Amino acid sequence: MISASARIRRFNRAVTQEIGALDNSYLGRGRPLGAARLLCSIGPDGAEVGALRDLLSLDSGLLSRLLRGLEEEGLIVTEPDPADRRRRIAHPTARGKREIAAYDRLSDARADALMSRQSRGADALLAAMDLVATALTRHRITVSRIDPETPEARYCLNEYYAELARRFETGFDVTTSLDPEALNLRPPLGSFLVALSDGLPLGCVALKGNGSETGEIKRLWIAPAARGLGLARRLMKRAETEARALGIRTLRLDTNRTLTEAIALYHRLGWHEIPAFNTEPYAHHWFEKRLSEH
Amino acid sequence: MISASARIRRFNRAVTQEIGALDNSYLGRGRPLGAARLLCSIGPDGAEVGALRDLLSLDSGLLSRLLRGLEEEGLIVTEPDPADRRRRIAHPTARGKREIAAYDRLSDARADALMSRQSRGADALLAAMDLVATALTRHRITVSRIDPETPEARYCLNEYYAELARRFETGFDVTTSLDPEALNLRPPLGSFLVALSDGLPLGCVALKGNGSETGEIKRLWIAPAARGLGLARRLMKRAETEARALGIRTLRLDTNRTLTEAIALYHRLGWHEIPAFNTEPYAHHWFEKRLSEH
DNA sequence: AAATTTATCTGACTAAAGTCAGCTATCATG
DNA sequence: CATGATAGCTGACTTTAGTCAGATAAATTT
Repeated sequence: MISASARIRRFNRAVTQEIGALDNSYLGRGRPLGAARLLCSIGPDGAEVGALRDLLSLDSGLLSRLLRGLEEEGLIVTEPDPADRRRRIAHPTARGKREIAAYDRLSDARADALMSRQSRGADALLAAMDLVATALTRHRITVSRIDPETPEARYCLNEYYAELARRFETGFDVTTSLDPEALNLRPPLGSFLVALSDGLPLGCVALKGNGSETGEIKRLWIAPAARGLGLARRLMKRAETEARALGIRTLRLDTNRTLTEAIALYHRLGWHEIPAFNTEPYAHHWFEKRLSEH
Repeated sequence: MISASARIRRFNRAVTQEIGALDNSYLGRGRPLGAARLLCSIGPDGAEVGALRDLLSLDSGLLSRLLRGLEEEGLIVTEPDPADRRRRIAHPTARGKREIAAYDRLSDARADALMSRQSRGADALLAAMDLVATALTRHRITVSRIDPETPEARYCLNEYYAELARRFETGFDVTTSLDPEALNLRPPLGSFLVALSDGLPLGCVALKGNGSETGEIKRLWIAPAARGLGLARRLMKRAETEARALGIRTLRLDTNRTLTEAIALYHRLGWHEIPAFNTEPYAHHWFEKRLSEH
């Protein structure tokens, strides 16, 4: 009776109701659900018609008609893709953008209502939602290079620092640590990689370079919701690829003794321990890996 | 960009797809979704038409037509409620039961597929799903008296023992503890209360009586997914009501020093500490509360 | 016993969603 | 430049879902 599938069904029932209520709140603007969803999927920046068809898995005829409907309402305009004039791109008009913003507000209001019902434990609920969403969409986690000063990168770093502060016996204060400059984490010197799942950052790793043949791995972090998915391995492998492309032949890193899963990972990925190569106050172990040619 | 509402929306997107896929899997049996859902809601034991209307929030006309459809397929029969012949009750036929079982298997298969995709962390995913489902349906948590030997009660007790084993400095072995007999936890001597949310037990408390005017509170447990909802208070208040109804005037309990939130709760609910009244090996604190007349 | 309420059903509708064959414009390829 | 593939559109459908005003029969109230 309290089997895994019974629990999953209970989850489905609970969430179906919530989603249904959300859908109904989308209905308050005199537009059927399909059209509202389409408009929101087009978004403020516009979208390709083909991408929309895949995203919403709509029949091409149905999508066409919905687009015509939105166009007649004056909410969007469509134009051929200049690169391939068979394709078309849908853009919201000013009115369309206002309408999208109105739907966003409805959705935010529901989210706020949901969170305010949580006397406490709002953080726990959000964390649980992240974990479920990540588990359901794990096949769509992408790893990409971003600038270390974007909001996504800052979010990762803040979460990383917060976790170090919780785990290190001595706490963690980033100002006393050897914090790399953004310059060394961008091409052509280095790189900053982030794992994203539908917009939410789930992990990061920084490759710090200085133009020489030796680089450094820093800031490897995986969101609690995404642990156990092999994401750390994926980020480290990708960092090695980036390093090779930048002409780096040897990678180093330092780490704290409390980060046992990271240390185990470094061993598994072929790193070996070396004497201290810096004076990082929070470091207890130093590792090195020579990169093979390809 | 990584606001609470953005995270909730991401959750909604991820889950909408999963629910959509589940719905589509319901479509593989040549029956529209509405009819399939209705059949599954009727369930193997049958259901009242009015209850179905409320549950699925269907228009009375639409429900009627769907029921006729299932009847023509030979999957259900409807008959008037003997107690009030205006009402009708729908029962599945043998074929209907087989069809319901087939839908259950589809749903279980999806659940299995989901869990097997989790390399590890299946438990964490289930726990997160429980937490989300509980948060979304918290207004529908019921507290009721059940027999201490039902599967629901056993589930609660096993979870309770497992948690004690994790938390007590000395571990916990139920065979060395003063385990009450089921006899003392059932009317007319005592009572066993469980908090249920859509079938999942979220908490319990036992009232152990021996026929005298002094009873004992035992086995207060709240599922991790349900903490912070005020459920412990609700269970304790209900246990007091049960005690009064059984003629108990004074309640006692013992507890371990590591269960700090429970100890704080006992103080808030008007219990006061007394000298040891038993030889429970895991107890550090003993409490008493005199029950007022009503 | 008559009037009212309640639970369900029926018929006649509308709206929304989805399907499919065939059309047109554009691009890619030999 | 002819051929075939691709992306999207249009028209003509069907299915599913949902609405609503009575009708009917049983229960309840007056």
